[in-house]
Amino acid sequence: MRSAATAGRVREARKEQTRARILEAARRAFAARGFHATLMDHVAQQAGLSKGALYVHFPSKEELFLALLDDAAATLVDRITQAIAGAHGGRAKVAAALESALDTFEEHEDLTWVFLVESSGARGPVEQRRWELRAALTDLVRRYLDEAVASGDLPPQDTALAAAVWMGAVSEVVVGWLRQPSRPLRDVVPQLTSLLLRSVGFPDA
Amino acid sequence: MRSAATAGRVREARKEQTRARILEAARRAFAARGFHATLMDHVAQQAGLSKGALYVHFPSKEELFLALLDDAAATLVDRITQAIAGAHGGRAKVAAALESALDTFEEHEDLTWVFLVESSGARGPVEQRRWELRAALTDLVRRYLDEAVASGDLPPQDTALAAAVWMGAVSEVVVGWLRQPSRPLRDVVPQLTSLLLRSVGFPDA
Amino acid sequence: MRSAATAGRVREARKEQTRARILEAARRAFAARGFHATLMDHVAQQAGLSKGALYVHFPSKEELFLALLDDAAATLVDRITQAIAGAHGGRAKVAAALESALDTFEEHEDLTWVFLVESSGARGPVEQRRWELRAALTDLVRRYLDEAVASGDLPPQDTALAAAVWMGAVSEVVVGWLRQPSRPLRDVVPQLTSLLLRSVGFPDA
Amino acid sequence: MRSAATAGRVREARKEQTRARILEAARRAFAARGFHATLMDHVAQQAGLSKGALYVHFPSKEELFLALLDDAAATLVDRITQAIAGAHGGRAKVAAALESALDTFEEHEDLTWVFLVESSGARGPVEQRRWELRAALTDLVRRYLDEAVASGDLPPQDTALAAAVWMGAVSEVVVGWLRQPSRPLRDVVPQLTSLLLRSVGFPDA
DNA sequence: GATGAATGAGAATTCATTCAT
DNA sequence: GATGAATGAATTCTCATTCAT
Repeated sequence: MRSAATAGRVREARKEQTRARILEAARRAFAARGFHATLMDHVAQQAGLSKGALYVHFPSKEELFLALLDDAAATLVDRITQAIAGAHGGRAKVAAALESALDTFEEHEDLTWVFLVESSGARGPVEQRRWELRAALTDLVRRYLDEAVASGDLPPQDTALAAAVWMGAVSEVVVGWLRQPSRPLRDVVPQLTSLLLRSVGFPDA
Repeated sequence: MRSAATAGRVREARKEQTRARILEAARRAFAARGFHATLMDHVAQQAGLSKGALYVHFPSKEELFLALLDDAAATLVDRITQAIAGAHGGRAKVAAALESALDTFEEHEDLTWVFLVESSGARGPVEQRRWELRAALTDLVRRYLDEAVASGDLPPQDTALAAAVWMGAVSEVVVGWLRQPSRPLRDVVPQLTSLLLRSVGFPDA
Repeated sequence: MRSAATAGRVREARKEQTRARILEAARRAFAARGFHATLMDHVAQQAGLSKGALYVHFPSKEELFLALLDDAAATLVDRITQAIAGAHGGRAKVAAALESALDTFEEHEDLTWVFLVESSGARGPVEQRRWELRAALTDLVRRYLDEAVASGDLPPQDTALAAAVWMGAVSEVVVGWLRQPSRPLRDVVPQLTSLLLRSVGFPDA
Repeated sequence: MRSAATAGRVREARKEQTRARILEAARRAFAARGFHATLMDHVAQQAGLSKGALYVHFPSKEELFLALLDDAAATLVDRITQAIAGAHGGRAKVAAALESALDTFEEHEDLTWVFLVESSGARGPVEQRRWELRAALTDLVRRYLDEAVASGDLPPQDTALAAAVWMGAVSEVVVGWLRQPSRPLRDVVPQLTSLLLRSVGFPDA
């Protein structure tokens, strides 16, 4: 006979599993059809669960989408942070960041679509959160630029503006690729890196 | 006694007026609440017309939004094209283009919101069109960059990529300003211009 | 200078013409798409007039349809009455009636469709009228059967029932032909006549 | 503790019950007001359910009506087929068929109205189906007539035409009774039987 | 009389969410 | 926890009819 505590742990693990399954299904569903066109029915079907089960784990369609968004942002920030940590020197760090970002976008098309493109009407809490997460990412970039300025690798400048430019540039390129995948996204890394580095005044390689 | 032809012309003019009134109302409504949250009721009320009248002039909510989108794009392209024509020299043309774009965005907040932010679910024909219009604008930029490359003002490069970078950068900055208007958008023009020019290899002023 | 009376007569004639034009257009439109699926717009277009003009001549869509129905019934009754008047002898009269009815249906497919098939929801005033007209036609048949009984050509019987049977039989055959025109309707006249005559006890030819 | 399978079966049974309840409500509603004048609201109210529930069981108003139509036709065909099987001899079979048909019509006024009278605009899929079902019933009659001809009980003739005549005749009589119920429908059976038998050349009883 | 833009009361259908089992 | 039938408020689009010109 298992102890109550063990049973509780088992139950919790199973719950977590179901939650992950739903999230996974939601990712596919939302990426495939967009927020509005995706019905809770679609997510449920994709997850192999009933609609009711969705509501056991998430209080609403919106919250489900929000959780997805947070996931996407966290994944992205993790990857980029690690990439930067692994690189040495200002220029290398920037290049690593870009490369890891584009790699992540390329590997996780679904999340990318959700994070960069999908919308639920540009005014609701969902779009608000999406913008905040995007702003957080932009701020991450800004901090590295600030460091580079502090270390003298970069001339003093409006790093917030520069970070926004970088964010917008990357987003545009990625979305363009999502809409019309031609060559692998990786292949534009060198040129995009050059462009962005030049934009902030890094002397060319 | 007015002739039948005159009466016809008068009626036609009035019809055109109503159409414009609806478009105007739609602009406000969509900008305020987004595509999905905006009801035809809202547009009708905003226009001071009945819902039915909307359908006399536009076959569907979607077509109405599309008309709005086309309007926004046409306005923008016109303005930018004129600005560029009025400037002399590669660098000046670029600066003029940017300035006129940002000016237009600043003056027509509603249209800007509709054009750059608003979405109707990223998969439908609306988003498709929005992306096409955006691509057309990007292409306009690319052509000027090509000219600059041809004239030797700019080193040879992937101008399509550069144009996408510019488009994304401007969009990001404008959207950030829309979400949190701080200083006038115009004020960032010089720095944004520098950044973008540097990105393509224009020697700094 | 024309007298007022003349002018009045001219105007009246023109009005009558327009009314006929509308009726003609309505006949085609209703026969083609049915009562509900036919829009006043369709009738107007078919008539080459504006929707408003329709309402000058008919107070409502329903009244327009009713007028059509009355037309169809009147045409039919006229034709049949004349045909009967031109034939001599009980059996010949019946045969002439049937033949003229089927001829009329065949020649005026539109009116036939409107009269025998088209419906506007089986409960409204339109269906009521359609049934009354049909009942009137049935009654016409009954009167001739009564005559035949009175003259001893036919055994005494429930002529109202017999008339209903005839009406239903003819209607069914005609509608079947309308839905799937194969051989000319005329060709079934001899056999149908035999069947119906036999049904009331006429000795076969 | 009920097993999941048992619970499933229970739920399924309940679902079937609801479906039947809706069909029943629809029968009344459509018979009372006709297809177009009947709103889904009416059916829902009649069924004591929400409008949404209707759409859980039937995809559209049209499909609901179609299901009703199929029901009516199946009931009718069953009844007639059984009645014929239970009778012996050509004449008796015909009489039994007619009697059972009229009985069924009399007992199920609602379905009869729906099957013989109600229309949804004579052009749509609904009318198409109604005509097909009617044609199937006519064909059933034709087959028995063919048998009678084959067995020598009836002279050779166009049995398809005769079947149509019978169908139309019965329909007309029934509809007349529906519109103005006087004496019980059963009472006309003997005379109607005589008429129809005579029409195909059966010697009178 | 004719026109056709405008009206407005519908009507069908949708879908996130709930809850009895 | 899971199920899925039921809910019901929401929403787009329709179309007979009106009326200022």
